[in-house]
Amino acid sequence: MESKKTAKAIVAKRKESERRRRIATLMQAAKQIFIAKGYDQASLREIALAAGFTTGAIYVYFSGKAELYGRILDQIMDIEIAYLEEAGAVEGSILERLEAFAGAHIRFDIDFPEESALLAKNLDALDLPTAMRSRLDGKIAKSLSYIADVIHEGIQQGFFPETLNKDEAAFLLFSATEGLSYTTTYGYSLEFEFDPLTLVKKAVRCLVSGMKANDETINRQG
Amino acid sequence: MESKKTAKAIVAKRKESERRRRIATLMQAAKQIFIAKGYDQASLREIALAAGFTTGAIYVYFSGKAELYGRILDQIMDIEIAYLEEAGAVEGSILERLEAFAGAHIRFDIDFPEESALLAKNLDALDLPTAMRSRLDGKIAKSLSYIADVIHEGIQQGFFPETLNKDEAAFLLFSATEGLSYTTTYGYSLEFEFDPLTLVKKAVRCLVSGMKANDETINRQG
Amino acid sequence: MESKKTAKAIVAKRKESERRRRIATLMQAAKQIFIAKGYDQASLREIALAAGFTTGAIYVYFSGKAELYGRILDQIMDIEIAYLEEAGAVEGSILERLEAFAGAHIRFDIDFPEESALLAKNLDALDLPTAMRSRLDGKIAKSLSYIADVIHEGIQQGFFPETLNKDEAAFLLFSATEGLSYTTTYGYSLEFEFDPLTLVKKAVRCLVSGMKANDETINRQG
Amino acid sequence: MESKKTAKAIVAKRKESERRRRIATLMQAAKQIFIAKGYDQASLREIALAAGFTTGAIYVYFSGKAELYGRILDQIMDIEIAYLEEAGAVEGSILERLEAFAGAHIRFDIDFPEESALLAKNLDALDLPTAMRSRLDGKIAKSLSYIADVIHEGIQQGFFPETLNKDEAAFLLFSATEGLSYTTTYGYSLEFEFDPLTLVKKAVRCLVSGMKANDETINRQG
DNA sequence: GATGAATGAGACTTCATTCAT
DNA sequence: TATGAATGAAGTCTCATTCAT
Repeated sequence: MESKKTAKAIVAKRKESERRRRIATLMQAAKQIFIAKGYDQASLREIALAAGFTTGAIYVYFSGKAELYGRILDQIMDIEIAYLEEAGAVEGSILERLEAFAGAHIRFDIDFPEESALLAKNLDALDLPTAMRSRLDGKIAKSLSYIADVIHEGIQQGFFPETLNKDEAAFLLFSATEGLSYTTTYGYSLEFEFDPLTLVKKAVRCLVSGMKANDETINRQG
Repeated sequence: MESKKTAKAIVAKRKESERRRRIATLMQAAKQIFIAKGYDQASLREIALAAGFTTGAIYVYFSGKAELYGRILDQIMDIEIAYLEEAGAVEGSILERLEAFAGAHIRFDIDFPEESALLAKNLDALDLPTAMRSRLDGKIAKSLSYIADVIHEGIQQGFFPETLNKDEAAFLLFSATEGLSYTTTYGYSLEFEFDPLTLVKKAVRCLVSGMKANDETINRQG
Repeated sequence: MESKKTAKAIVAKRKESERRRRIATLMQAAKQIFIAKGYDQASLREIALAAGFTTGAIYVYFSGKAELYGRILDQIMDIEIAYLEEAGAVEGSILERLEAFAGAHIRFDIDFPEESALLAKNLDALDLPTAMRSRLDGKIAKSLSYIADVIHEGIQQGFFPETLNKDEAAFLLFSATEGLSYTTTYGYSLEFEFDPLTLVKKAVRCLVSGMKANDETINRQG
Repeated sequence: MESKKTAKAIVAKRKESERRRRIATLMQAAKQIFIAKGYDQASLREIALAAGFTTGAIYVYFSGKAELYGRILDQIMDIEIAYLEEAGAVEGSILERLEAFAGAHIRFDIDFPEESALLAKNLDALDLPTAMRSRLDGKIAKSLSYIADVIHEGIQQGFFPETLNKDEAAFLLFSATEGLSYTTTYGYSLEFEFDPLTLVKKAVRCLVSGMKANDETINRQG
């Protein structure tokens, strides 16, 4: 009796692992094609063929085109979060730690430019299954929180003035980084060819320098 | 004899003005639908119907979907440029003038959030008529140049150190503004509800403060 | 009173001559485009523009696309008939006169290859106004009759045996000529580059030689 | 174990045969409609409906309208070639064998008048997939070669004078046949109702008689 | 589980023709 | 007479999705 159970379990396991491999294959192919053509212009048939399947097979593993895209985004966000968490492990001054986050943010965009572009897709247009949607929303929120935490610590340590609004400061740093990533990626800097990694550190230093200064600089009215 | 000529001219004028009105109607309707559904998901049929025409009528005024979108972008960029030029007329210190540009940039995004979103579309995917494409490219380049000019002046006046790289500094300011615009628009700040206008001025002040500082802050290696 | 009538008549005449000029312009442009793209692929807008008119103007002079095409065919057939009539004026032996017709037929195809191609269009698919259709049918019939008349004369003169079926013989000669025209035009002879004019004379001589022979050759059963 | 493999093979075979049947159905319907309306006027929707499919289904089996038409032409040419090859198997005198080819050519046009008309479509306007195009071109070339081969043999056997240009003679025979086919099909003979089969044999006999004669008839200058 | 044929809807685009001006 | 805007129908083609096998 038991041996039967075990045999069944082994078969189930193998099946499960094959399933995972096929999902991975499909997502891999889909990512390439979404990158090349965008969500709307990519066709499931093309994706299936590129993965060595037929169209129908996609529906065995995904509820449709939208979920397939969502799963890919999910995967990409995990990569980005990994970069941020690595940066979170850096020890050093508050400035250095902030630089680390901004650097990680940018490095992700440099290392995975195409994946990064995929993230720009407006999720609202996708009408994803609710579970998937909130899952993604959660991961987006997470990215922002890393920086806020360090600034909070900076205030407690006296590195930043107590008058500094922690969330606002985090948002500022995050936005500047995001902006550099965007302008760099979309070719605004083509004629100058700035190094985004250097640039973002300068931005952080400038911003932090301003934040450390007295109210005159950052907290006076409007 | 003369009355005939005049009559003809009047008719021609009326025709031309009606033509312009129809183009405006069509573009207005198209903008709404492009905003609501994005370029790919918007259909010309839907646009035409919304404007009170049939599909074919669109082709009387536009060469196709891409050109229609391009003309809308062109229009939107003109609005943005108007904001920037208004900011360019501001008199005051270098800092105030830079704040003015960043503020104008953000205000445009606040005043025209949907139009602003339309601008994010990657032009490469549009395969626009060449003339239209370069027209748009030119307007994009223009936006960046405003800030660079002021920084250049700032260096000449001694407001900024001579070691400051004018283009890099402009790029930094522009990017931070762009980033704030992006994060604000895409709801990253929903839970905090920052005022983007206040925020961008702080960002400019912080950055400028850093830029004015000595090499230690902005120009040391790496 | 009379001078008024005269003035009116002069104006009418000028109007009529302008009308004719415009029709000619339109037909000229239409012919070029029909030649270049074929009946179905040619668009009236294109034709009108090429002629310096707008689409609507075509309907002032023609009942529609089909009639426009028909009028062009009519014109072309007149050219072909002129060639045949010139050949009909040739004096000489029966053989020489038959050669003249076949030669004229071929020369028309050589001199007006594109017009000749236009004639190949199946009239049934055009659903022309009835009057126009029978007008064209009449001209087609006329072409065939020239040859038959000469053969008839040949029989009366004793050049051909009395047993020769005049219509059949004419049909044979006409068909062979038509066939040479077709194969020559459509590139079957590309690798050989025969001269169609020489060839058609040989064909006529061969056929006539056979027709002159006794019943064994041409009139035995089946 | 083996039964499984066999079952799979059987299923595959059935699928393949059904696929072929569906292609045949589609081509059959398409042929009818192309015959009735011509290439341009025939619509894929109409074809699909006539075959009991929806428009999209056509694209499962054909790359588009042009390829569908090309496949039909290919099929038709095979029929014509079969007729010619049957004629090629005839034993008898050179004259009889030439008569056989001409007869086969004409019989094909009589037996398949509509298919024959389809062949008249200018391939250049079709912009076919290259492979398909050269496939068709090859089959066209083949038709002409049959006759040339027999004439060549006739010269070697002394049936024709050595001064006879084999290619020219073949071209003449082929063209005359083609011409008869054309004039017969297009109703030039309506008022006489000649039997094309009888007629073409007469044409061949006449031409051959001329070709066998001395230079005076066929080979003198101009 | 996987296939792949088929659907049905809808996409963009073109056009002959009409008609108010 | 001539314009040119507009229609309405149609055309080819694509695609996400379903479903019998």
